[in-house]
Amino acid sequence: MEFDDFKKQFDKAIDRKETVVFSADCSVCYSGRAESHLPDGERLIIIKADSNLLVHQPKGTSPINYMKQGSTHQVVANDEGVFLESKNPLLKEHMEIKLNKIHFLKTVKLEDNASLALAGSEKDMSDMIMRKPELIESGFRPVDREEQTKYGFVDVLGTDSANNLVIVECKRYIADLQAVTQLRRYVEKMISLKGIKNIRGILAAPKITPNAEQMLKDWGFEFRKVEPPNYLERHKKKQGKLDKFIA
Amino acid sequence: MEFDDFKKQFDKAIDRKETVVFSADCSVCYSGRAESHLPDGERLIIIKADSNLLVHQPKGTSPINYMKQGSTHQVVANDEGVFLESKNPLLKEHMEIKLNKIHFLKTVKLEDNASLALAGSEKDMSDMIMRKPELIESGFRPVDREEQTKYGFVDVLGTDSANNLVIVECKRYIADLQAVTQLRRYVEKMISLKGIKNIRGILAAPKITPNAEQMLKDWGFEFRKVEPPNYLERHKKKQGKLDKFIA
DNA sequence: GGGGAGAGATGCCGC
DNA sequence: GCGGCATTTCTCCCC
Repeated sequence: MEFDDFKKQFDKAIDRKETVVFSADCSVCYSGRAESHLPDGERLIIIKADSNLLVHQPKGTSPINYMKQGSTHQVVANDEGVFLESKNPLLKEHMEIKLNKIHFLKTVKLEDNASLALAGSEKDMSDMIMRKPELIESGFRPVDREEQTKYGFVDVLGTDSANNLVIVECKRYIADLQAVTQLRRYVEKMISLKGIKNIRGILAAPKITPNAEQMLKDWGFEFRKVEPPNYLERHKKKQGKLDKFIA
Repeated sequence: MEFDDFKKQFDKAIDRKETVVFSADCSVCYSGRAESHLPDGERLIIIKADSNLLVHQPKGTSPINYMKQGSTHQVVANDEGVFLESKNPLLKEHMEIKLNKIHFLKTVKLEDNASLALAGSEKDMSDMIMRKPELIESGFRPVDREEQTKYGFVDVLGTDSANNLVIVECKRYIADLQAVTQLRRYVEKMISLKGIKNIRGILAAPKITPNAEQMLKDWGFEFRKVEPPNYLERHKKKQGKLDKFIA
C-alpha cells in the first residue's frame, strides 16, 4: 500500500470520525503512566470515533498497547520511516508506532447508541437479598437502602432476630482475603460510628477461598453460600437443553 | 455482502488461524459468568488466531462483549436470520451475535512473537527501594528478598536503625484504603508469625487519599512519598524537550 | 489449577 | 475532578 494513499484515507476517516482498522508490521513505544516498548511484529490497530486507539496482537484478550480518549493521531513520514504518532496532552501520554508495512486499511462510520443490559452482578445479588432476606438467615431484616449510604458503601445493612446490627458484603464469585478485609473495615467503621460493639459481619458469595474462610472465622464473621441471580442458571438445568446449548 | 461469500471467507480464515475483522449491524446475547444482552447497533467484531473474540462499539476502550480463548465460532443461517455462534465448553460460556448487515470483512494472517518491555511497575518500585533503601529512611536495611516469600507477598521487608522489623507496601499510583488494609494484613500476619509486637508498617507511593492517610495514622503506620522509577520522567523535565514532545 | 495481588487496569457512580 | 469499588475484570507469579 502506498504511503500517500494510506495517509489520505487515514486522515479522511479521522476527520469524519469513522472507525479506522488496519493491520501492520510495526513496533510501538509508549510513554505516560509508565514506559514501554514493543519490538517488531504484525498487529491489528484500531482507532475509534472517540479517539481511543488499540494495538492488538494476534493472540490475547486485551490490547498490548493503547491510547485513551482525548488523543490525537497523525501519520507522518520522515528519514527514519513512517510513524503513527498519538498524543494525549491531558494525560501526558505519548505513543509512537513505527509502521514497516501495511497489510490493509479499512474505515467505516459506525452508529451505535445501544448499551448493555447485564444480569448477575454484585448489585443484583444485594437486590436479591433485599427481596429475599431469608437467604441470609431466618429473622434477618434489611434496613432501608437509604440508611446505608450514610455509613459507607455497605452492600446490605440489616438486623437479626435478636436485633443485632448485621453487615452483609456480597461477592458475585469467589470471596477472597480482600473481601474479608473489606467487610472488616465496614464493621469497624460502623462500630466507631454507632458506638455499638455487637455488630455481625456476613460474607455472602457462592464460594470462598480457604484462607479467606480462616480469616473470616478469626474475626468472628460468617459465610453464607449465596448464588448471584441468573448466574449460569441455564447451565445448571440438568440434562435436556444443556447438552445442545453447550457443545 | 452475500451470506455465502461471507461464510466462505469466514470459515477459511478460521481454519487457517487468520485474524478476522468485520463490521456489522448486530445484536449480542451472552451467557456464562453472567448474562447480558446488547440491542442492535453497528460494531467491529474481531476473532483472533487463538479464538478470542471481541465485540467493540465505536466508542470506549474495552470490548462491550467478548469470548475468551478456547471458543469455537460458527456462522449459521436459519429462519430467524444470520448468526455468529460462539461457544466455550470449558468455561461454559455462550454467545450469539445476530448479524443484520455486514459492512466489510477482512482476514489476515499475523505473525507476532514479540512481548512488551515495561518500566515503572510496582515491582520496579520495590526493586528501586531495595537498591536505595534511604528512600524509606536513613538506617533502613532491606532483608534478603528470599526471606519475604516465606511470610507472604510483602513488597519489601527490612529493619530500621533501632532494629525494628519494617514492612513496606508499594503502590505505583495513589495509595487508597485498600492499600492500607493490605499493609495492615501483612503486619498482623508477621506479628502472629514472628511473635514480635513492634513491627512498623510503611506505605510507599507517590500519593495517598485523605481517608487512606487517616486510616494509616489510626493504625500507627507511616507514609513515604516515593515516585516509581521512570514514571512520567520525561514529562517532569522542565521546559525544553517537553514542549515539543507533548503538544 | 487455585490462590493472591498488580494493572499504563477500565468503568460506574457518588460527592 | 477525586474517591471508593465492581469487573463476564485480565494478567502474572507461585504454590
